[in-house]
Amino acid sequence: MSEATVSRVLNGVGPVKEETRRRVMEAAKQLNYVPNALAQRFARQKSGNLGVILPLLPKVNVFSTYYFSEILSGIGHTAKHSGYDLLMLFREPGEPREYANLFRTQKVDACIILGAQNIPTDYDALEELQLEGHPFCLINQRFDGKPYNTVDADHRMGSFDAVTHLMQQGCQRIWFLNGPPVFSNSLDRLEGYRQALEAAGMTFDPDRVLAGNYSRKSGYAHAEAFAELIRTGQADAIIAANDRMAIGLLQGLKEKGVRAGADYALVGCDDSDGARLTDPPLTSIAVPFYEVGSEAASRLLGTLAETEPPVPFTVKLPVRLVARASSEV
Amino acid sequence: MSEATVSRVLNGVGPVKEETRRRVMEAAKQLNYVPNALAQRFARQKSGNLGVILPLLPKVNVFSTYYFSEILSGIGHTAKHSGYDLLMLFREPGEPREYANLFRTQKVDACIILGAQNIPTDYDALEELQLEGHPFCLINQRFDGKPYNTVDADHRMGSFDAVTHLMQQGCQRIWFLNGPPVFSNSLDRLEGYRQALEAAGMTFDPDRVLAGNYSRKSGYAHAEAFAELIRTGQADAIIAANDRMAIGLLQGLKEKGVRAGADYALVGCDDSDGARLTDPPLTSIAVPFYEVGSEAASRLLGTLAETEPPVPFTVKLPVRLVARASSEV
DNA sequence: GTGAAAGCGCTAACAA
DNA sequence: TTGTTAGCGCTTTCAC
Repeated sequence: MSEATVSRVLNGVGPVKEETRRRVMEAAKQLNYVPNALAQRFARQKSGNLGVILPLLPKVNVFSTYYFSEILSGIGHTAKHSGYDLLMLFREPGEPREYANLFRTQKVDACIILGAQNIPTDYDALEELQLEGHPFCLINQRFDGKPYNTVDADHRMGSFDAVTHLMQQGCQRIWFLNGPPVFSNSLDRLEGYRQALEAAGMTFDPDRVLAGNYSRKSGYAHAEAFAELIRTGQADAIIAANDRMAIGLLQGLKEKGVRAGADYALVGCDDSDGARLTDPPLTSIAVPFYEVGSEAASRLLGTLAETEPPVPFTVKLPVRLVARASSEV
Repeated sequence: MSEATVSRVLNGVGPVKEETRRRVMEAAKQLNYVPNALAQRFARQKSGNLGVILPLLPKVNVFSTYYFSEILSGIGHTAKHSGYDLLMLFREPGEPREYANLFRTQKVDACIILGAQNIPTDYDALEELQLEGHPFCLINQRFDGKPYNTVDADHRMGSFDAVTHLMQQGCQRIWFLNGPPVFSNSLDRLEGYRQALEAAGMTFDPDRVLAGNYSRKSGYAHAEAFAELIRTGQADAIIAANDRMAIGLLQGLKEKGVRAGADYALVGCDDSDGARLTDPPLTSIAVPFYEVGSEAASRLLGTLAETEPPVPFTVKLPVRLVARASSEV
């Protein structure tokens, strides 16, 4: 029995007589044989790896652990059932982004990029990937006018719903605490806020937009000034672009005796674990992170299976407002 | 210039004339050449991968996201600086644990195992690895009498400190809410609790040990009964074997008007993000998860570099009590 | 339906 | 110090 036949049987390709097939399988079992993946991949010129590029989270920063593990689980589950292994590629702060090399060295067949920002370093690296025709997909970040594969949630709609919800609760002066504009999430969320106000016949006031950096601390830092705005009747509600800032703000205001769900209404974004832990519990926009991850993986790996040149995809998954006590009046 | 010389230069091995070296490097830069990692690894018969085996967390269960991402970051950072890539291997519930095949197929050179339990399926898989001499390391789980490489935190000491702290606060009737005994963490924490009581001349009462499963829900489920114990003076403090159970219990008791840090003292374990979010904030035992991960990776990869047969290691990192309002009386 | 043989791009032993 | 060459274990064309 030849090497080639064994290969055919084990890979289920080509014509094989049933009898032969049986004998090979039996022998394999007998000998406890498993094919050497390294050799296999080398011969096929396919790494069998899906790369996941993400910032190293030293003691948790911009990225919340919730966001991170949900997305990763979604990717992992899908990759596994598509026969791909997951290669984690941590990118550290000052480091050059040699994403294209991952493909040139054949470490990955495709990759998913988390935490990309709209800055030249990131943009250039993506542009290089695109030019060389490497399959990749962004999660939670889009680049205007660029046809990069992207899977995102509908953050614009999330903010829109948050404003609508607050107005239904009777709020009139709704503020917005945003994250940095290098993340398209921030822009989308702000846009939804603006649209909802205008749809309700109110005017969008840029002075009511505060700047944070998605950390709890940056939310906390706005507490003092915002307390004053509430006391003087200039604000009765605020939407924070993520839960961490919302929670920081909530805690800071509480220390000043200003209570969410009573003295003002508060809405966060992400519906992370933490939203259920605060007092009062935090109203938030639930984002299907697990699905974002699995959708990105399945779409991307899908393109690898096709023969025709793949068409770029842009997926936007729906979000959902989860009302809790922090947004009551 | 021959293939071999180029290989020598690029890998920095063997004698090479400086002039040659320079010319090769220059040409490589010129041609934008990067070595094919797949071929390299195949020729070397080394995958260059550190495997991380962990349970798939479908919507977050036993594993907290905090625990997960801290450990993973620690592993990732170290692996990266040792020149290894991280291969994530998600294990799904019913699935057979064919860990040894990862080595036979040469997908990994070594692996770190998270979330192992003291049950036959897990034990058998580890025993197989050990017999075949594959390098692996357990995180946060030990098997009595087995010389498996392990990196853990000193959970026994953590509970010991928690009890001591509560007694200093004047607590007399301290209960313990434990996790399942299939995790050595649970046993260690219970042991520390027992030892601290006895060291203080008090008797260990097994009836004061409640059973949970590390979920918030399981903490919440004990609230009703525990409220009664507090009211009747049978309990004035409780230690939960992780923060999630502590938080569930805290929330359940709060709904019944029984306040942590006032009506009873509460201590959790892990010092996760959530400990800072509850009201009152949760006193907890901080575990250096990031360091646990990086220590595991560096020890394990260290053994690969040695020539002599490696000596098994067992590392126990210190924990630290972080006092917050929940443990006041 | 099966076998023979070339080759995937490197490394490493050996020769020069 | 450098070149030659034989693999590494599989897949895949091409004969038969």
